[in-house]
Amino acid sequence: MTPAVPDPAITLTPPLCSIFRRFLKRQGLKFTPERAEILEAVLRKPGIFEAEELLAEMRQAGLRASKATVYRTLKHLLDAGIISEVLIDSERARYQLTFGQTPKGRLVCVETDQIIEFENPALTALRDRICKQYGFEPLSFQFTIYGTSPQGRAAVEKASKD
Amino acid sequence: MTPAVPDPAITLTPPLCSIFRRFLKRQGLKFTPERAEILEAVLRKPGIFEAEELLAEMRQAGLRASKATVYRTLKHLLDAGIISEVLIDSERARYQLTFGQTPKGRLVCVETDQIIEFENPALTALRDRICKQYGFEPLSFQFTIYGTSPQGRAAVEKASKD
DNA sequence: CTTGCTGCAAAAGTTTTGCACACGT
DNA sequence: ACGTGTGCAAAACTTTTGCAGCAAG
Repeated sequence: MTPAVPDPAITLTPPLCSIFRRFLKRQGLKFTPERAEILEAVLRKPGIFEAEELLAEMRQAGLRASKATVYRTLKHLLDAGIISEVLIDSERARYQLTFGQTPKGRLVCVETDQIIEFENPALTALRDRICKQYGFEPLSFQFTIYGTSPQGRAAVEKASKD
Repeated sequence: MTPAVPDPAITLTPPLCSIFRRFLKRQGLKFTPERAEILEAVLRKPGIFEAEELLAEMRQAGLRASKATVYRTLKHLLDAGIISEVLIDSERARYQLTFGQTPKGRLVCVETDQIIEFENPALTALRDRICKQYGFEPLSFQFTIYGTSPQGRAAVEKASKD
């Protein structure tokens, strides 16, 4: 049977919408329909996304927020700590919903462009150890390994048989 | 007295100029005066640098390589494994001489923009452990912690006394 | 002579900005 | 009315590309 006790992880973390509202109020900014739409669009994205991609999907969904508003709102969401930049290469900006998530490391296959995300306690432990050593107060981190996946190596091998 | 035996680390690692020459030849490309100039300019940079910055310094030194050639050559140096991209944010591309260097992690102070680089054996150990777990063959990695340094926190505190 | 290289200027792509008008309090 | 937000188009920036002439094997 379903327990009547709500999941504490849900009750203790107010929905992101409230988080964003509160952040905006604190900054003297307004929670407008456009900003709500953009946050919803972000919440619908499962993983890593780009600004233009988000905009395109919103357009397809019939949402009317302009490009400028999307870019401006992504900055606010970043400031609010709801999303984070994902630095894979310097081609363009990428983002990801990270509020309340366990920080993740990434493996990027340079052959297939596949991105694997992983959680590993040793990662945050190492971060904390290094921060302590330098008197740093950590806010976020990026750990990305570039290399070849088994599939990537297989693809290369196959291609070299030409 | 000075031993007659040369340092193996030096004899075994040919100068970067030869490395680059060899790389170019292997690719059917030429080692031109422009490419040599650009490599020299890179070798003169102690740390992290940007393409336009490199170009500006070359111009000041009276070197005539064009913007297009600088950008094109940076790509070759990247392919040759002589320099690496440094991903700090998505504002622009940054590079760093990394050939033969121990891989480094970075601490970025979000208040002062100071960048501290550190070496830590646990970092590569963790990388190897994770790669093994996923069957990845590692080529490079980025480990960057964002937070506040003691100086950054002091600066914030001082600024809030207004 | 064929292949690659350079410089220039133009193009492309992403992100930001100026401005006029609109909205909520 | 005031301060903030929005859309649009233009601007700003970084990076790439097309092309004509040049250099080297």
